[in-house]
Amino acid sequence: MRFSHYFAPTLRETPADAISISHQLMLRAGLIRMLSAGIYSYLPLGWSSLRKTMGIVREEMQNIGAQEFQLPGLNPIEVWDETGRNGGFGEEMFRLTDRKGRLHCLAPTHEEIICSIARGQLRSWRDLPQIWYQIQTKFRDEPRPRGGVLRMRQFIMKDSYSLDRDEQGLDHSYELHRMAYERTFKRCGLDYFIVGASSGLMGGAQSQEFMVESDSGEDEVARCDGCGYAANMEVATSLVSPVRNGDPGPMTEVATPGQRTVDEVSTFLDIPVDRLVKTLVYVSSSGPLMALVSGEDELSESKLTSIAGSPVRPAAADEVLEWMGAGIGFLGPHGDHKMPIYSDLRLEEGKGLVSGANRDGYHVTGLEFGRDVHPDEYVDLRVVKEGETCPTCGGPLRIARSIEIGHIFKLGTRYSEAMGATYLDEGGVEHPIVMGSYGIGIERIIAAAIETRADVNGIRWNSALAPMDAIILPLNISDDAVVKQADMIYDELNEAGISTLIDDRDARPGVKMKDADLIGIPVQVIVSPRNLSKGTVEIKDRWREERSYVKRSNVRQAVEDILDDCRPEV
RNA sequence: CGGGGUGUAGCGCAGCCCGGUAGCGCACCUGCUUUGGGAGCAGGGGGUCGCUGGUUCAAAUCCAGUCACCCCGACCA
Repeated sequence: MRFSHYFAPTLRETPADAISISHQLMLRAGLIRMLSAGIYSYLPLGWSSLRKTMGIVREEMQNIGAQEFQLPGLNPIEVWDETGRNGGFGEEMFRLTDRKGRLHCLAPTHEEIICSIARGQLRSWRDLPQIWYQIQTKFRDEPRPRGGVLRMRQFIMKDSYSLDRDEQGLDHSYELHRMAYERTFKRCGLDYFIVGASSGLMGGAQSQEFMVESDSGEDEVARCDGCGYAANMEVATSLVSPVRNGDPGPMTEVATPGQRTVDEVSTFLDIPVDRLVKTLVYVSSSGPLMALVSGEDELSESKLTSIAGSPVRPAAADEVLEWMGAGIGFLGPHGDHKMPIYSDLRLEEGKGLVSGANRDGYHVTGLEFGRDVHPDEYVDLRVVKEGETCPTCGGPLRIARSIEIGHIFKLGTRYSEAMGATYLDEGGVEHPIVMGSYGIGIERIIAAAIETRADVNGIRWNSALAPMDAIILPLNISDDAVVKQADMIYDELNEAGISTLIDDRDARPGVKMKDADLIGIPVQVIVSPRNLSKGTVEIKDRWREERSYVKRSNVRQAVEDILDDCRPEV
């Protein structure tokens, strides 16, 4: 490609709205332009890298025997009513009405469509297993798109679905995907790690996320550098000691007028926060419940959600008053309550503790678990904190933000049962197909690669994801000898299968070098009067930020060497 | 959905308090010079000041409403 006719609109200044590194650089290097919040156009450079990414994903999916589909993005809503996800997705699903008044949606994912095909076509155990996948644009009306392509309302996803006859089959399909994802992300050059994730409310048995650590990421994970333990904060645990007990004694009511928060009560009574008990009332789909954590801990709503088995919300002030007889800030777990009580594990042997008295303006001291408080269950309910002890090796945990680039999920039979996707076994008995679903965010691979490898001058692509392999910089196009030599190298590289951009613009050297660094193509071939007079061609390795000078006859080899050097190994 | 912020030329911004001519840098067009890290000189084009309404002789500026975008949080198969 000749730069003078190539559409790569670079920006000298950083657009004010872009905060994350990948967003800034994708705009500046001319990879993307925003149409609306969370909706982006991919320009030639951006699309080129996305195509290379999809190519890698596609190869690795084919390697595990997956078959490529292209499913409709426009779905009649009735399919989604069958699994209850028309309501389940709620506001996040784009809905539209056709000319006959029939409701449709733009598919945010494709479990339903897969089932609708499977139930009509897969009848026998002999038809299984199957792995079906596609690379397609998904639509989700995200409440808050952010970070450029990190969270979009329209984005490209590789989604695949495994169809098996039983759990053993699912385990195998899941394992195949885990391996395929590992190879895919290695080939993309990403320093990824795998975390156990919350299976959420999708009825899944097991789920793992593939993450790349980055400050621009949206997920928080707890990581141990010692043993490699990593878990999403939604489910992360640590080895923490039980709460320190206070002096044992009878439960006594004390006046604490106006003292509602842990800090206020702690100061007022001169008792450390770790001897206080937070009593929190939540509402699940089956009614109110009580959650107890130490005063120094934070309740994990995601952990509470999995224990409750449905989404939870904090009870409103008037609900609390009605159920507990006291206002928020003066609640305690002792006494009779008509709701289940879940207590964090740290409180199990607690003695001499402080909580609200269930009477406005009063707290109790001397609270003792097992004597005054009788939780229905002791479970892990707290949010892990930085520096706490790793549950597997005892080292310190670190909390880091990460970009989720992939997610693998054992679904089970939830969708196949709802939609009647069944098969007959050898004995003629009907069973629901056992499913898994697996996703990769294509744009997030690009964003993560940029985030983790950029420098102050711009992007640094590895050769797997680079939009092009090499860029030639004839530094002065009014010099015929420079132009002639640059053109010869251009032809030679292209003939060797090296995709090459030549910056034939009538621009000053600084402009070309700045743009080349910004765009981040791994090899720059610099042809200038200065180099010509020395009989050399200059090669800049953008990947390693190194320069070398080679004889004209060695240019192709030098370019290939650099490309090999920055090609990620599997 | 809660909190915070911003909308003035393609990009980055000033002007707004204190109402009266829309301005700066970069980018863009023409010409000449220049050519190793975003050139210089000269000339030139480009703006419904997010939108609607109100106050006023007069609104980018004051008031009300509304929309869009960004950030934090909630949410996120």
